[in-house]
Amino acid sequence: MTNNRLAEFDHQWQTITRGTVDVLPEEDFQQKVKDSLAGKRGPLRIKQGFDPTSPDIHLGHTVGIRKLRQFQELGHQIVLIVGDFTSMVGDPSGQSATRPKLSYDEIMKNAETYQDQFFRILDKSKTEIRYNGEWFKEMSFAEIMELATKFTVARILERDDFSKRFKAGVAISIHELFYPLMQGYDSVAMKADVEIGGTDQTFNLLAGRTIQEAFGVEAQAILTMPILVGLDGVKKMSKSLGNYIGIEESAREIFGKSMSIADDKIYEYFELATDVTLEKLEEIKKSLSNPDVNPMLIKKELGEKLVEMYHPEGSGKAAREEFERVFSQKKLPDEIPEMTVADLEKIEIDPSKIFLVHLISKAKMAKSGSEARKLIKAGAVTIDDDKITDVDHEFELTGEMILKVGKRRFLKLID
RNA sequence: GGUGGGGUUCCCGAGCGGUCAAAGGGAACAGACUGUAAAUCUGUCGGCGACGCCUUCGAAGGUUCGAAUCCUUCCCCCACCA
Repeated sequence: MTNNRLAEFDHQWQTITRGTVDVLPEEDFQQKVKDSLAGKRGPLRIKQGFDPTSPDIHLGHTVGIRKLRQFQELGHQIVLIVGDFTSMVGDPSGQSATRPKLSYDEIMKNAETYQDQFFRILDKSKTEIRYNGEWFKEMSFAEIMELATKFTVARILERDDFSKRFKAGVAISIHELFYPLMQGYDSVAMKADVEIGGTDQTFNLLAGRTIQEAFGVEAQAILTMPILVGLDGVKKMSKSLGNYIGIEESAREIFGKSMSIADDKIYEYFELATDVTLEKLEEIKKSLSNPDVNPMLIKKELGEKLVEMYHPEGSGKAAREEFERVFSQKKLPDEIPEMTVADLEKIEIDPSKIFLVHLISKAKMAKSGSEARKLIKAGAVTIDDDKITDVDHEFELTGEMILKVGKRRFLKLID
């Protein structure tokens, strides 16, 4: 190897391994990179699969996607597998129970929104997207059985979540056991050189190696990324737990949600969800351990960074100012949803005699009338800064009125 | 296939003929305090223009003045046996 190429290898390897948990098997992986650099093989095919079980990509997903982006910048080929077929199985990873199955239509709808969101981070022209239904739909039963011979029950039961469920006597359906096999087969079909995933995917990724070898394909190297904890600071970030920040969310939402991150998770978010430099990370670590620095300030910085990753430059600062105005100074936000007399009539509310409970529920500021009543009783509702606690409250719309429900739901009524 | 246990509101889990919209905990949501952090305290936690009414306790029937609670059938889960 020439010095030049050696330097290039070091650079690549450093980039590849930054922020990862496991890189396995390391020597194999390094060899692949070296061979690729030496022109003995093409760019590496880096695979990651996504099951479109919800329409939004959140920061948890971006940990892997941003790693893919780095590979892309190093000149490698990204292969995204949209698990239209595997979604129907539902990966039981980390789940204590069988997942509910989604309909094919729902999955395909989600898959579409996924694509757009991927390309907010990845370079579209250098990305191959494949749906795994492409090969699974065509499989005969004989082929499925053939696939099933490549793995044993004992090995499947090594997987932590399966063995726990098994011991605890929680149902495991046969089809769930197939999930690792299917994911592995994706790697066969795609001839993946590397597959990346969260640490909860380690088993599946390794299974991929076994399956590939069984089908006479070179085994992939695997690379795992840390799991980003959700806003609750405890569980994995996920849509179904509602503890996520979606990348399509408004600047205001992203900033606001960032502010609710637990203090001891601030560093983690900087490390896993932003692109700040290593030096900056060190600085943050120091500030966080300095008792004289209010962690809130660092969190605000995090919020700005996160907003700017998915919104135009300057929007982070704007979101911060807006936040400070609304929550610290309790002033009104910049933009408040508005309703005119015509809008009110549309939702069957008479502007001359507005029944507050109906307004709140019909304007979707609460799930139901009962919910609206509860909020009123709890003292969460104000009209023009006057707290209303009478559940029978009625009023007439005159001029402009500001209705506030809880801390963050505002509505401007216009006569 | 047999025997026994079980399926309760978002989750866990009590209830085992009326006082049950269903104990307790968790989650969540609001209020106070704050930094939309944590901790703490308080309240709410099926729906309805509501001191009443309607719909819920795996599903469908039945017994009863009255059922989450009893009976029948069915579906599902678990344990042991085969």
